[in-house]
Amino acid sequence: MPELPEVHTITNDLLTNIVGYTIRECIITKGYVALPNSDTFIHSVLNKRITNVERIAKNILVHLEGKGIIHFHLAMTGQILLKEYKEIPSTGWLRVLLQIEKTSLNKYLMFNDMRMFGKIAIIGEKDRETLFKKYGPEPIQKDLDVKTFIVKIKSKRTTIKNALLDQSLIAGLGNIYATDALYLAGINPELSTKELTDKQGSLLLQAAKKVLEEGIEHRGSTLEDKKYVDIFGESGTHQNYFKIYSKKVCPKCNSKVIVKKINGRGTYFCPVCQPLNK
DNA sequence: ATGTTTGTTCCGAT
DNA sequence: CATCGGAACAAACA
Repeated sequence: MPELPEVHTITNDLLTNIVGYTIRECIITKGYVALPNSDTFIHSVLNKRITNVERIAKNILVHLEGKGIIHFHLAMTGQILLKEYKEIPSTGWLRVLLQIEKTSLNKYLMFNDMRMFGKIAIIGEKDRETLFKKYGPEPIQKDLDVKTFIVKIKSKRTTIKNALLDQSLIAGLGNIYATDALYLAGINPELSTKELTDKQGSLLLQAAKKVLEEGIEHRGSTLEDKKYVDIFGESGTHQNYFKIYSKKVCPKCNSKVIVKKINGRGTYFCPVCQPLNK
C-alpha cells in the first residue's frame, strides 16, 4: 500500500524505537514463508541486536549486529506494528512476530500482510547493494540532477504517468502521489514522455518533491480501508490534503475531474488544468 | 457478481 | 534484443 511518505514514517519511527533491542523470539505464522526460507530467517535473526534502520525507496531495512539485514517490502497491504504486549490480531493477517528485548523490557514487532504481496527477508550487504542499485533518485533528494531525469524520462516510450511509477527512473512515487504531482505541475497524465518539455520536466520534479514532502509532514495517507497505519497503529492525515486524487471536482476550476485507468491504475486529472496540448 | 485497491514482477508481444 | 503493457500475485469490500 504505502508509497515513500508512508514507508518513510515507519522507518523513522522504527529507528527511534527499536534500535538497541535484541530479537529474542521469531514466530512465523502457518503457511507463510520468510525469505529465503523460514528456517534460515529465524536462525539469522535470533539473539541479534538491532543496530540501524534505513529506507531504500519503498523498502525498509533493519540492520542487525554482524551482517544480517531484515528486508521489508510492504507492497499493497503490508503493515509493521510495534506493540507493548504480545497480542495475536483476530484478522489472521499476522505473518511474522518478533519479540524484541532491551534491559528486560519486551516489545513485539508484528508484520501483517493481508494480500501477501509484500515480503520479509533476511539479506546480506551484497543484496543491499543490489537493491540500492535498482532504484533511480528520489524527488526529495538534495543532489537530484534535473537534466539527467529529463533525458532519462524522454528515453521512454510511454505516458508520463506510467514513467513516474517506474522506480528505476525515479523512486518513491506510487499511484496517489504520482497523480497529485501531475496535477500540481499541470501536466496531463497521458502526455507522451517524448513530448515532455524541459520546463515541464523541471516543474514535475518540483511538484513530486512537494507532494512527497507534504505526505511525510502529514505522516502518510490513510485511505478508508485503514490499510496504512504507522507502527503505533495511528492513521496518517495526508488523505485530507490530496490535490486531485479521489476528488470529483477540480479544486482550482471546479471542472468535473476525469477518472481513467492508465496502465491499469486509477488516475484522476482535470481536463482544464491539465490539458494535453502544451 | 463484478469491479476496485497505496506495488512489483513476470511473460508475451512489439 | 530491449522495452512495453497486461496479467498475475491474493484478499476484502462496495
